Amino acid sequence: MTASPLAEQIAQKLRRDILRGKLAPGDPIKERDNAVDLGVSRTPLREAVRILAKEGLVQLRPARSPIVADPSLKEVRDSVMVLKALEILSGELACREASDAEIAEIRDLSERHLALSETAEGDALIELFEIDMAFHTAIARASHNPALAETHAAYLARMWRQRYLSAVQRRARERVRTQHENIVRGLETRDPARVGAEIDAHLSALIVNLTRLFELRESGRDLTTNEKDIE
Amino acid sequence: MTASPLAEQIAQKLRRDILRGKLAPGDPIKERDNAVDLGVSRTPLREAVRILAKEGLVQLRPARSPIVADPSLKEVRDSVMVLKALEILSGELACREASDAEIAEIRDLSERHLALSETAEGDALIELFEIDMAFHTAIARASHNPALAETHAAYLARMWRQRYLSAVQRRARERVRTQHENIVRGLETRDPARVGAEIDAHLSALIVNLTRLFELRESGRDLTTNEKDIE
DNA sequence: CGTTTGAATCTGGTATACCAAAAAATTCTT
DNA sequence: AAGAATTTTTTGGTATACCAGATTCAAACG
Repeated sequence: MTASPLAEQIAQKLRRDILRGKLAPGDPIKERDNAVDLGVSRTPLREAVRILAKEGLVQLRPARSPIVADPSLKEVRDSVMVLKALEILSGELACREASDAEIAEIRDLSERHLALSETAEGDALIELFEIDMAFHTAIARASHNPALAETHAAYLARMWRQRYLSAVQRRARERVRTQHENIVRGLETRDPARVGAEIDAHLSALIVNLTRLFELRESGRDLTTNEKDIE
Repeated sequence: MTASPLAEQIAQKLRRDILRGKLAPGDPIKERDNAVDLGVSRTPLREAVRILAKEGLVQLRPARSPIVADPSLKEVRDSVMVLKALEILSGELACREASDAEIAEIRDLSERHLALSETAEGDALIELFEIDMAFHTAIARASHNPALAETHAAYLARMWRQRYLSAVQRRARERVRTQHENIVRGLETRDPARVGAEIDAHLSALIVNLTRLFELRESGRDLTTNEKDIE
């Protein structure tokens, strides 16, 4: 018995396809076609789709093919607001609960991010981004509140694509570096108020940046490669 | 096509069974047995179990029957902490975003809860409790942040049983009534700080109460095994 | 030529049968 | 009698077949 890795495996594959843009927002995910494509039956694929739906990456529609989610600006902002609340709580708890080793690990991630941030280009951007995500994930875990860490991870996953588009920008990278550093300092001094404030600033800036990105997309060309449904 | 009500329906039934204690924490949920019991096939039952697993009501174990979750005190407290953060954010946003009609609906729920709270006994307790849950859910929805409302609902569901055991107590019912009233007042005056503080107090009290319940259970006999109804 | 209606087709939902892995029980060995 | 190995049973995972609702496209009618 395999504890159903297949469904999780398929979900992982679809996830990556979505995040890297191979599956564009709005694209349908027909469980029949995809099933034969991947050489598996509908049953596990079906489960995979449900998993992604729970994560918010695909939308289930009654009596229609599920489609890759194409969140509106409002939806993204809504999500970031929740993420902000979760992450502030994480940071505050981490000040109390985290071990020195955990904080050191967070600092390490921050420094690796810093080192890569200045030079990264092309495929290395994905690595840069993954370190960024790992940084935030590490803080959530340092809260020693598994439920919180899990929910936080779910929100992070949900916004992978949007955050990726944002994080890749040169201009944003500069800001992110100093803000991460500030957060780490707050953790090292075990100052919940400061950590909370820094995280607040960090994610508020993210909202601003994402808003700008959306406006860019509206006006100029479509970054997502599929036009077919933008109003 | 029915948009898969069956799985949701089964999930709902199992949820209620768990809440009422008919299915005790630690009980296995064998997909074969339950399927024939309910007269449905394993497929939708399987989906139902996954739904409950996502909600945290049952635990999936590789190569073993899923079992009804039996969260430790720490896990419950962790969850309530997250719930508190989510609900405070909901309340604050609701002050800005909610329509007067929505706030009126929340008041209505509060008053129905109040009316039932004094007399309810036996099966009516479940109704009382459902109104309680509806009250909190309505606040989350009034934030006009669907992602927030959804995550909030998930956490509420996850702690159904614990909250039920707490809410049913006579002593707690008194406190809940006045705290709900305070929250409603804060919403009606559109005072985010007050709403946040009241919700904070409300859920902090819940933590205290749940802690007490756990200690009771530890010392005395075990409430969880199958006496299907509490006083 | 436009509208309407009905049938073909595509969708996901459900039931069932089969398979592999892991526990549990039994038996064989020492 | 105790332990180990094997067989039996129980579990969930997967594939497949069938069903019902929804969409859509085309033909027939106005």
